[in-house]
Amino acid sequence: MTFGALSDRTRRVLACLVKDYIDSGEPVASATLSRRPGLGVSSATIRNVLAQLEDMGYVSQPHTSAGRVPTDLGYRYYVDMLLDTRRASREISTVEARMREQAGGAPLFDQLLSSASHVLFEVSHHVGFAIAPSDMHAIFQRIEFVPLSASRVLVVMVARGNHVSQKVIELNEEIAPSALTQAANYLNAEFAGLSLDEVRQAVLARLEEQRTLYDELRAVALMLARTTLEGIQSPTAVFIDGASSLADDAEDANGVSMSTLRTLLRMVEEKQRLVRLLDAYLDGPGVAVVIGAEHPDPQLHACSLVVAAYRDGARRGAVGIIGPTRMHYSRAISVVDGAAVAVARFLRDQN
Amino acid sequence: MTFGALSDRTRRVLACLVKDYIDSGEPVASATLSRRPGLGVSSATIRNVLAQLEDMGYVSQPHTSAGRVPTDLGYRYYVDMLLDTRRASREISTVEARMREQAGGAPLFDQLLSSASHVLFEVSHHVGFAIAPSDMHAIFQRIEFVPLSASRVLVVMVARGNHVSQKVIELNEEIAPSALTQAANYLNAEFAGLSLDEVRQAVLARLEEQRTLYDELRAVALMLARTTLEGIQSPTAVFIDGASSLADDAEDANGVSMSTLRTLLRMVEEKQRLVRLLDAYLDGPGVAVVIGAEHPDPQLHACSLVVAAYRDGARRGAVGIIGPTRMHYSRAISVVDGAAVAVARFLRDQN
DNA sequence: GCTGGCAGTCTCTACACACGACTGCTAAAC
DNA sequence: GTTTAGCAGTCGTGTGTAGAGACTGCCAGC
Repeated sequence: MTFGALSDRTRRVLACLVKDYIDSGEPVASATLSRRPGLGVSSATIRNVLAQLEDMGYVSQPHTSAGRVPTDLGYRYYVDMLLDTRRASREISTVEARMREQAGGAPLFDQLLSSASHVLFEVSHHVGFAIAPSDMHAIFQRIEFVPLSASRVLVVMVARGNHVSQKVIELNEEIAPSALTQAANYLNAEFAGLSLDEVRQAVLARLEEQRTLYDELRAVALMLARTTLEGIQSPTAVFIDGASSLADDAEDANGVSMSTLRTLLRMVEEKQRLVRLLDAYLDGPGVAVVIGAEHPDPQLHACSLVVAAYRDGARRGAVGIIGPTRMHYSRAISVVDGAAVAVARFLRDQN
Repeated sequence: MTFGALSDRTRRVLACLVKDYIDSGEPVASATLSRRPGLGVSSATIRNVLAQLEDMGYVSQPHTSAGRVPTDLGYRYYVDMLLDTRRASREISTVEARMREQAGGAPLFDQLLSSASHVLFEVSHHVGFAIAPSDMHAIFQRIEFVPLSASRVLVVMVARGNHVSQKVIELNEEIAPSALTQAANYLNAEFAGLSLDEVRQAVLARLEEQRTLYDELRAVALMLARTTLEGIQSPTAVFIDGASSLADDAEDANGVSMSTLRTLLRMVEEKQRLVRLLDAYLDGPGVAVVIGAEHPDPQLHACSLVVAAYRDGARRGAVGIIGPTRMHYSRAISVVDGAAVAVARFLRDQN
């Protein structure tokens, strides 16, 4: 853990080994490293360095007569080096251009995130994902009630950022279409610009008052609003693309076994698992990288996660990719960083 | 092929073999079959029968000293027998109950299909899917315009069956919010109950008239309607669930190789490929089964498809499952049949 | 402190062999 | 004519052995 203890040459050897291994997928031999320009020493010297690195836990040997492979700690060291030096180089332009191509100029919120996950997949060739911020902090813009039948109403709610959500609600009593329109007008006039959370609190407060003070129209409107807001926050919207890349990862058996593949495919299905997985990593600024055994879940010990939060006013969502621990971190980091910036820009431009 | 040529005993042997193989996954030996109750003959007799069946192409041997495995033709014979006899036994009740649990009593159209694909996955343990009918025949119910900015409008269109679709459109000229409301009122009053296709034709026709006859309000409304309907039919909505089951299929290597797995995962991503794949099979009534090499695409020769169309008025969509050729066809058929009926019922109840 | 060289270790492939699982065939029984 | 028992034949699987190849670790020398 004392990174500073490594000499300059040792660090260069490690970086070279990690790069080579990421490119080739084969254990890297001392002779291979000595042939590389940059560290002009013999293979015997490299062997001494590698033995040191192995003692410190940065590399390991699959078996006695094999080359070295980076451990998770080795990757960690390499990634931390990247995060220090590469801070400047973002791939915003590429990513943003591709997203614009995918989603058009004025995408719905869902389309925006969907295209972000798709572009992340396309450029990284790993599973890409994009997670929406919690709905409760979305800024209420407008609500519409569409009568479906005497006892059913379709609610369409629009929040800032072209964020549309729908819901069918069942009524206890019949409400005339004209009353629904009036209710919508009332709610739109009263609450536009507040966060959904604030709207809910305001609605509940007014319903309390309403008990004494009688006003048919407002009572109906507030009741409808309460029902609408009831289930709104529960599942966070998640967009994932590129599950097919997992087949590739499993094929060249990057340590990605069938059971890891299954775990990841399950996560693609039960998207809320991904949300829970990410909860811990969304606080910090910039890009976070979680490597192999750093995951709490043992099933993910063969995978790495590269994730960045994006901000939309007070709200935070995330974009990122998931792949085998042997991934092109430098590219992954700049791409994910770029995607986070691009998503934030899109949202700013919409508002 | 001349199915009738098979004697009664030969047919029973084939059916037994297919069932055994589906259950065990191992090539079935003549001795195993002779031990089974039902066909009380010795293994030598079975061997003669199997040799016949092999000549006719219904079964094959992985190698000389192995038992027999059904060929695609063997599965085909078995499935045709099932489709004849099992016509009555539907699993509507189970499937419908699970869907209700999943989707609630008044689901949005998307929720309905999503839960159908999910339930199909859960009960079959294979990839489940549900495909929406083409939007052009949906029955227009209501349209709303939500002003986002001076030059952008969010369109929310509701069709029968709780089918909501949204779109952001960019305007060339500014339109006042009150004009938008009036435009919506006009369109709702004028076109409710027509199919989207009919609405589009009517809109275009009126725009023609409009050139001579001047009416600001109607011109704006029709223009908005035209823009809204432009892109509406393009991608058919597709819901797929259970990709993780593919990992299981590939693991016990049911002939489902890594490359087949990749093909299927790609299809889960590019859902429109599934739509194209199904195009050919949606005409007939009841359940269609496509087995292994019957697929035009060689990549799917290790897979079977069980699919049933459902009707919603004049519209047709489909539900089904995809799995390895070695699947429990009898269960698959009744489940898919049940899901198709359940979806149709839901839609009928909504209208 | 670096390097060349050499012995040691481990994997991988090929090959041979024995075992086990079925079949196909034939001759006898029904 | 049909069914059956028995037996020879075939082929995949698992095990053991040998040799080649790939690296490393260590040591002696520069």
